[in-house]
Parts: sequence; C-alpha cells; structure tokens
Amino acid sequence: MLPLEIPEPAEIPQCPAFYVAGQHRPDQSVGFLMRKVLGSLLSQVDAQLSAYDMTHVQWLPLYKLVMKEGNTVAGLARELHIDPGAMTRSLDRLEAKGLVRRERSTEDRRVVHLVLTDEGRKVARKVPAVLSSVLNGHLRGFSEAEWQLLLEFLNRMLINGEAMRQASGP
Amino acid sequence: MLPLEIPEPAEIPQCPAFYVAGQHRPDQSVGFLMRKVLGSLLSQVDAQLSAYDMTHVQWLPLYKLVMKEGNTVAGLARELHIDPGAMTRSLDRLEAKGLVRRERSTEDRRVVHLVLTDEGRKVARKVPAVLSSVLNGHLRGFSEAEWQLLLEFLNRMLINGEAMRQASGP
DNA sequence: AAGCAATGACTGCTTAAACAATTATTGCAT
DNA sequence: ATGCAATAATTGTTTAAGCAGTCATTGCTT
Repeated sequence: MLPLEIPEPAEIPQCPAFYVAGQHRPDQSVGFLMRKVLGSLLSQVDAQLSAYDMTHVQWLPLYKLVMKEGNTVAGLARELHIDPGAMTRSLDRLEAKGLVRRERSTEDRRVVHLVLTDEGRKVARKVPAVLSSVLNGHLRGFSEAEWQLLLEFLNRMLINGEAMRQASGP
Repeated sequence: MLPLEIPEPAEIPQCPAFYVAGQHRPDQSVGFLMRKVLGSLLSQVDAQLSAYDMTHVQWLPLYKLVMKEGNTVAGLARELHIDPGAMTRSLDRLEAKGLVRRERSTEDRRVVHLVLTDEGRKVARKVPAVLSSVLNGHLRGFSEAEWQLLLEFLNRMLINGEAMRQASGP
C-alpha cells in the first residue's frame, strides 16, 4: 500500500486557522497571490522601461539612488534586501554601462560612494513616473480607504513576520 | 547647471493618484511592502524546511506535485510562473537528489510525466503544514473578514494588471 | 495524405542571487 | 597604544531565472 497523502498537522497552535495543511486552493493563498501581483507589477514596469534596456534588477538600484535612499553598496543591498555580493556585481554592470560611478570615500576609506552619471540620472529620472503609473493602474477602482487598509494589512503581516522571526530565531 | 531631479509626470491619466512620481515613501509603496512580506514568508518556510536541505526553489515544485497541481514540466512552469528551461534544470537537481522521477508519456510522446519518489513524497508531505503555519502566523490578529478583504484586494490588483496588459500588449 | 503551426522538453548563454571566505579599514576597550 | 570585534566591499562557487534556439511529436487544415 502506498502511504496516504495526508500531511501531518502543524505542531504550532494557531488562533484562527485560515489555512489548513493541504486544503487550500492556490487562488486563496495570500502567498501565491502576492507572488502573482508582484510579478505583474515588475513585468509591467520592465516593459515600460525596456526602451532603456533595463530590467528591475537594474532600475531598482538606480531608483534608490535617485531617491537618495542609500548611496553605498551595503546601503543599497539593505534597502533592496539582497546580498552585498550580488549588489557589487549588479553595480559592476551598471558601471560598465556608464550609469553609475564609484567613488571611494575620503572620510571612511572602507566605503564606496555611488553617484549617478549624467546618463544614469537621465535613466533614473524616468523610473518614478513609470512606477507610480503602474502602481496606480493596479489600484484602479480602489478607494483611498481601501488603499490605506491594504497598506495596513501588509504592515501587520510584516510585524507578525518579525515577531515570528524573533520567537524562533536567536 | 545640473538638471533638477524632478521626474516628468506620467502620460497615462489616473483616476485617484495614490502614488505621485517621486513622492512616495518606501513604506507606503504596495510594491515594496509586498516584496518584504513575500520575502518574510519564503524565508520562514525555508528555515523550517532547511532540515531537508531544500529552499523554495526546490520545495515549490514538490508542493505543486503533491497537491496534484500539474505533473509535467510545462505545467509546473506555468503554475510557478517560471521559464520551462529553468524548470527543466530545477527538476534535474530534484531528480539527482532522488526526489522526482521522469516518465515519458505513452499517449503523447512529447510530454514527460513527473512522479514523486517515495523519498520525494516524504519531503513533499512536510510542506503543506509548514506553509499553512507560516501563512497563519503572518495573519495573526486578522479577522476572517479582514483576511477575505485582503484576498479580494489582491485579486482585484491582479485583474487590473491583466487589463493593463491587454490594453498595451497585443 | 502532406504540409504546417503549435506544443513539450531540452540546451547554450547571460544575468542574477545566496553563501562563504577574504581584505582593508575603523572604532572600541582595556 | 595594542588588540580585537565590527563594518565595507569584494571575489569564488553554486544555484537559479530569462531568453533564444533546437528537436521531436502532435493535431489541424485543406
């Protein structure tokens, strides 16, 4: 006999069990849905920026730079939640394209300041408008209150996630 | 003179402009927030499944297989929104680990049916419970109505995205 | 029945991400 | 002042995603 495919119940007690192991339909999973929505957002921004031969891996750092949210390798990596090593190599490509320049800091000789070249700034300045229009387009039909509620939900999930991390992690 | 860093306004008219180019704070962007939430979800599932030496790239196909949502390379690739070529190579690794077996279909000799090995089924059956507990954990404090509202919001964003795609795409 | 577009799986190539280890520099502590 | 932990950037290696192109098979079409 083959073993039945009924998964074991989770050990962790849950207050309201929205999801029961092995019983959710994919279109009801916040995880899969968010995955799809995020994919839709990114692919549409990418499409609108394809004229500049950039994909989100490349325009995200430019965006953060032009918005002045970080101007070092480690800073950008933290902002974008990617590994500093990966960031270094992405910046290599951006530098090779002449969009970004590296300048070793004089105060702290460990850090490298990243500065947009004129060409880089020209591209980076296109990003915010595209980003806004794609976000707004996906929110068509939402009321202001619904939008705020969505942001609140996402923030609450983040806080819950952080709490879980601290409970199990260190 | 350097050019001022004020981006041009989006050409596409928006009904309620939730986002104005260059003026949003990162913690108010549904995009960045969803990115963070998704990262939190995946990293916590990964952590709980790390005993099996698997990351989401590997347990996602197993999950889809055990849930019987697709049993071919192309089918899984569609389900997971990744490229068939990437799927082939992921399956190579899963096959090398002895978790999945490929069986050429007899009816349609183009397709390869994917079947979980006993070992693969053993691992795959762990996934749903972990997935549920992580999702429920991130939804702690949500009422049933709030959960449903969140799902509704995400679905509406998806539909909007689809509409935009058709308007600009083909 | 022959031609042909569509489909499924796969491969080569480039870009990218995580992880670990390395080097240089800094600041803190005693 | 010296030692030492922390930080910044980088590199090597493995795993992975996207894209284009290939080959075999299928089914439609006329």
